[in-house]
Amino acid sequence: MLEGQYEAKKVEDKIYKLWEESGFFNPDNLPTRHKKPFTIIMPPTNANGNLHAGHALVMTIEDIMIRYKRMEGFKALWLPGLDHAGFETQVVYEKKLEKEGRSRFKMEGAELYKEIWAFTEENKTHIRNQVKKMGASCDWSREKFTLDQDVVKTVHKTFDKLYKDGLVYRGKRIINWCTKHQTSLSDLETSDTEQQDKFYYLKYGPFIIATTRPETKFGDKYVVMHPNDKRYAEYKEGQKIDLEWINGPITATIIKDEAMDMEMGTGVMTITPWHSGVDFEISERHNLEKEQIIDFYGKLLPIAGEFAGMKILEARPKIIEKLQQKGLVEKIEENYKHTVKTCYKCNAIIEPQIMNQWFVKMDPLAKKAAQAVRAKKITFIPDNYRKIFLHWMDNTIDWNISRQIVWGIPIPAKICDSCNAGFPDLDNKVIACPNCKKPVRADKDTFDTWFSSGQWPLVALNYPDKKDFKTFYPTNVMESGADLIFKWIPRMVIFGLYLAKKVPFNTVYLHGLVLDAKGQKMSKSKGNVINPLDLIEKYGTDALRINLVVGNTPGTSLPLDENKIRGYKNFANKIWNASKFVLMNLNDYSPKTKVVYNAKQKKILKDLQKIVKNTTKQMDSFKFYLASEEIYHYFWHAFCDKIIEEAKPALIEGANKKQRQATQQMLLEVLTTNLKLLHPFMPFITEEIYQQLPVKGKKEFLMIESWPK
RNA sequence: GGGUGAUUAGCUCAGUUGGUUAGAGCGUUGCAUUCACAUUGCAAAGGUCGCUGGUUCGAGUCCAGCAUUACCCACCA
Repeated sequence: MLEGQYEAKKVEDKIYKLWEESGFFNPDNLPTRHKKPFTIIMPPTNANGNLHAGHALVMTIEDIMIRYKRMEGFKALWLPGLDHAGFETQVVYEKKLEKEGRSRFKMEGAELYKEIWAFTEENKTHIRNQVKKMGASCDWSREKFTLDQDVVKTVHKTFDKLYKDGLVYRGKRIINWCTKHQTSLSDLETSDTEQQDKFYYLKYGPFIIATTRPETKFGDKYVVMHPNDKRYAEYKEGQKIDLEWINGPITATIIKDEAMDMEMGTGVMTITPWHSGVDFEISERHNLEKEQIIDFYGKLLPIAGEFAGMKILEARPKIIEKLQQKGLVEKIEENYKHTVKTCYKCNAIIEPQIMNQWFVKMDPLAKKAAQAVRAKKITFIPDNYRKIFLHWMDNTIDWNISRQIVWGIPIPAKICDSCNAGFPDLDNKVIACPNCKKPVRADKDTFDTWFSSGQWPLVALNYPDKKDFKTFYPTNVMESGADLIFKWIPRMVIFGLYLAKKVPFNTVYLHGLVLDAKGQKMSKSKGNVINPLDLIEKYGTDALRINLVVGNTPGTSLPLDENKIRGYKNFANKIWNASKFVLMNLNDYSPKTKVVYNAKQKKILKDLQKIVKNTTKQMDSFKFYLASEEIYHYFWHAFCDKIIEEAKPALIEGANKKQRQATQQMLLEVLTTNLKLLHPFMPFITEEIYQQLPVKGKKEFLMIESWPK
């Protein structure tokens, strides 16, 4: 019997354990009616911390889809996983080391790797428990980690295949270098920060050039202007000009390039190809010499003469002082506003550097991804993300996949320092460079984490092994945060098409951010982070889950309001009490009794059919926000407020027996159907109640009941 | 500079192909209560649907422009 108020804590862990023991999370164990596969691969959770509110939303939405499809009779697989999350995790661990007064730069790579491995193992245990707390009905027997041996093996093979197909190359290109973390970063791993600096106008021979970074100017021997700039028409491409510069006389060469903006500054600039993206491109176009001025720790190299060895910011005023003494400073503009690229993790200013790195040639791969999307092989929810995807795929730049960190999948390659060649060597056999015959060394770098997570749907299903892959690939839905529309989603499409020749999923469902009650982004620095486990503790998982769904349209961010969650806790209690009432009146009920419904009862059941039909339609079109709201409303304001209230007279002592039986049957029918409809959203309470109902043809679990028709 | 959204009740948001008096949750106010539930019930207040114009018999919904706002991308000598 149900008693008192609903107490989530007494129910949730117990029910989850029962489900887990049933084995039904594993589609192979589902009853025979479950034939057609339905698959969601869980986005791999970063194994470097705890679940946050965003994860709670992921778990809720995906579990709703899976439970719904499972009840509909699909062979439902929801495959959980964890990501080593390369740089992200290493940064988290480095912060931990810093707190302990240690540094990764004083550690052996292997030692650091071992420590981070232990760290992620510990996190994995916590994360699993937290995912279970959310009620996630995922198949733990298939859990994957992006550093599992078979994953590493597949990722290595992909690298090799890309190389052989000419889609991976080792290039000496300009990259984003973080001087703190000592690694290169992709463009997506940098952010823009606005800051105010002094803007120096310097006399460069007959020209005035403006710069915020005089410390890069030591090697500047090319002066660039627009070919159509009339002010400088007298100067010809390739013309040499002798002039006095920071550390003595130099010879500058005139370059004309259309990348110049005539409106900006004086319309003339000198270039530093080693430390600026734009300058690098100009120098590539004109085949100019490039020289490194700043080392990887942000210190000036010997080319800086007396300033060599100084840190940039220390050297800057001293350089200006010297230039002033030489009369080469025209003017200094204070408080010049501009933006600089910074490391998205430590906010250190990115120092562009030219380095030998591995790159993926994106254009041919992206074209195929765009083609598949244009051919409607993938549906985006909400639809406008399709445009964003295509825009991204139509404007790609080559992807730097090497990182100078230990935490990640090692790049299985050999490097020749003599001729700068690099080539895959999966079996670790090559000892001499095939180009110049000189000895080679093993590449110490690791892959960008997106290189492996980009292959996630494949490796999660043990590709190229056929068993699961054949049954569950392509998967049905990829559900993910909207911010991953260009970081992750395209890479999965690209690798899916490249390796398996099929898109990895047919639908992409994107959810927005979970914000605090005031609509602010949650962040540790603001101190407004809400821990989902605290909410579960206070209100129960079911209340949290339905709160995350009702009224939350895909792609839109959602403020997390505790008042609202409290409302859904009340709803859980309402479900509990209504069920308690129905059960209280079923003591003389038998499912075998034949009953005849009166007109009113027939109408109630007919109305219920409408609700079922509508809800199903909304579930099928991924409108969980509407489906949940409709059931909520029906349960509370139709079932409780009207149907139960109006049924009371027929249940009291001394009422007509036939009428009582028909009323019992009707109430039970409506209640059971409601529990089924509610189950994907509020799995715990509905399962607990279902277990106690005298339902005709009852299944072992509500979880595997049939979705009402 | 480019892109994508948003703008509807005090707050957070729905409103499906244009069709009577525009909805929900939370909040607010009043009343009720030995009844499954006070974690309740009943009732109420509250919106010229950002602005301007257009299409239409009819516009919150479609089109154009504007304003405000959020996020994303690029550039910044």
